[in-house]
Amino acid sequence: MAIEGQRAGRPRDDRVDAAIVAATRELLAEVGYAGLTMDAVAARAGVGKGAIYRRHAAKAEMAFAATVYGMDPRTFADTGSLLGDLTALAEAVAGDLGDPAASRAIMSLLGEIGDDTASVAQFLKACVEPEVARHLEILERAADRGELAAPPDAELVHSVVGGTVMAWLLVHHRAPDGLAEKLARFMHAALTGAAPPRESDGV
Amino acid sequence: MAIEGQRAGRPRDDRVDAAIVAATRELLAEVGYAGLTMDAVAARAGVGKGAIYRRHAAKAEMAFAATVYGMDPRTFADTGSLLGDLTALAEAVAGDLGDPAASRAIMSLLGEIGDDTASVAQFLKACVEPEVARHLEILERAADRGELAAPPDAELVHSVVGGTVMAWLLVHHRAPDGLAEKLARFMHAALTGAAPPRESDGV
DNA sequence: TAGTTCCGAAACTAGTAGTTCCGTATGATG
DNA sequence: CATCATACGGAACTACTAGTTTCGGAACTA
Repeated sequence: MAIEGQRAGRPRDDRVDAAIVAATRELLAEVGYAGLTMDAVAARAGVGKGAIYRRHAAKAEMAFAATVYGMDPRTFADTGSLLGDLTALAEAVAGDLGDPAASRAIMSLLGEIGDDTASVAQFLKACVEPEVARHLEILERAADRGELAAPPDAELVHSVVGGTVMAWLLVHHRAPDGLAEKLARFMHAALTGAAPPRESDGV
Repeated sequence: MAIEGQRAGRPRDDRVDAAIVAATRELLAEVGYAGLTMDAVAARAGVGKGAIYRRHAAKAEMAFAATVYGMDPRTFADTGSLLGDLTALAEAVAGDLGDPAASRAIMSLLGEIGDDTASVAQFLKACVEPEVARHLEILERAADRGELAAPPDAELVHSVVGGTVMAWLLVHHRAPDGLAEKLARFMHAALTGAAPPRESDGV
């Protein structure tokens, strides 16, 4: 058995992993999820299909992994104000989802993963939980500052931020420019019950 | 050519349209979009595949049409307050999307329709525009009452409501119960810059 | 050296979207 | 009534794709 995590035989080539992820991302951007084929990914990556299926059980999981890959759970610097933190958060989310290919892939996957418990659990663990934790940090910082009366439901806040960005981009097909600030001001008003400073006009 | 809209030859049977829609909805609920097959729809509906393709150019369009079918643009009674109107609105949206099959189908379709201009235009015209109009009515009523200072961006409000419900159900897999009230109170605070009446705790 | 796992490549299976044709049914037109 | 155009269910058919298996060979461990 050798050392933990070190199996006998030839070890996997990290470059193969990277090539698969890169090819999947490129093709998702070019042809979308429905147009994505395993043969095309293998050809673009210069690997055999066996190498792909050794790593990913199915097309959806591969696309999911390629999309999620590298979405590291950044921590946000304390900007000193709730509005500043919210703006940074909204900009990060809009940046992640601003690429139409990424948001389209996530939509397709959310629709198709369905009740497959393993995938859902993986998705929640890998993506959602760290994000909610980030939201919670920001909210708790604001509560410590006295900007918030009571700690709100972090999952609701997360749903509002992510869902709004998704709908803005994919339902209304509006440009992401300016969305982060609008959304941050909206969130700030909702959370503090007070209009944010600067700009007297509406949302 | 005869009368406008009336072609020569045997006219289409409305019952076939209805059977296709019904079969598609049932199967979407049972097996999801990815598991949906044209042969199964044809068999369940008791029609030939030709009859389906005479009406719908592709599987995605068929599923889309079946999902959207019958989503009439209700008008909401004036409850007398912004919070009441928002609650009614959120309950309606949560009700529409509360069926996991419906929301999953919409997610898949949004992901796959992509840049197909015809489908996007149809979707915007049939679903999104009437909904945004409803939102605008509610917001204008509130402005007339003096509850709102300036009319906010109706498309942003629409994105927040629909996107939040979607994320709540499909990302977090939380039950729709209680979501409408939470969301309405959140929206109310964001729009008016004041905490809604009743219940002193946070969002 | 022996055993295990990896690699690219190719052949293969199984299943689905979408098309085409058949014989028949149905309604409009003359 | 006769004709024409289209719709109908059904079945056969094409083209394509997900996923599996197999191959000779390479890389690593023990």
